[in-house]
Amino acid sequence: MGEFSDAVFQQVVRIPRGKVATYGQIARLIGSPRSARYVGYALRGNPSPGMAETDIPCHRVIFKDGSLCKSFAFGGPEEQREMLEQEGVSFLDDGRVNLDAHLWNPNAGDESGNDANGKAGANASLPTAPPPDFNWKLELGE
DNA sequence: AATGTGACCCTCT
DNA sequence: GAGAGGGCCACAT
Repeated sequence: MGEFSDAVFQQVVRIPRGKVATYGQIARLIGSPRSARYVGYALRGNPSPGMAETDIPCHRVIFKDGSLCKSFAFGGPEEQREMLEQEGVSFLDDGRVNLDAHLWNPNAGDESGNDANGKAGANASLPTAPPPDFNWKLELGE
């Protein structure tokens, strides 16, 4: 595996249980905002897919819209949906993931909790609905 | 070695 | 607001 794929796995494993991340998020985290497409390609060859902490929870990686990828390796989007529901991820009537409630915020160590109140002043508070757009862009300085 | 393709996202018409 | 196109990295042929 190349460094790219390795970096992808490094970030994907950090996604806490009950949270989901988008391909774009992972792409930004590894320093290639425009290579979201290849994040999926890297996950395609994931060594240990599964829900365990030691495994790579690629089922937690979804589209920016909240929909699931059509070509999921486990057995289709249905299986992926089952796994996410088991982790407590809620779905909308559209069949899409409720990103407002379960989107992972990599900047705020969610491992301790999903408060994400570490951010001062900004649009941090997410009692029920975090901002649709994150400020990671600003950090990248694009 | 070059070319094509793939679990996507952003920007410009 | 919607459609088209480019971009990016790794791997197989």
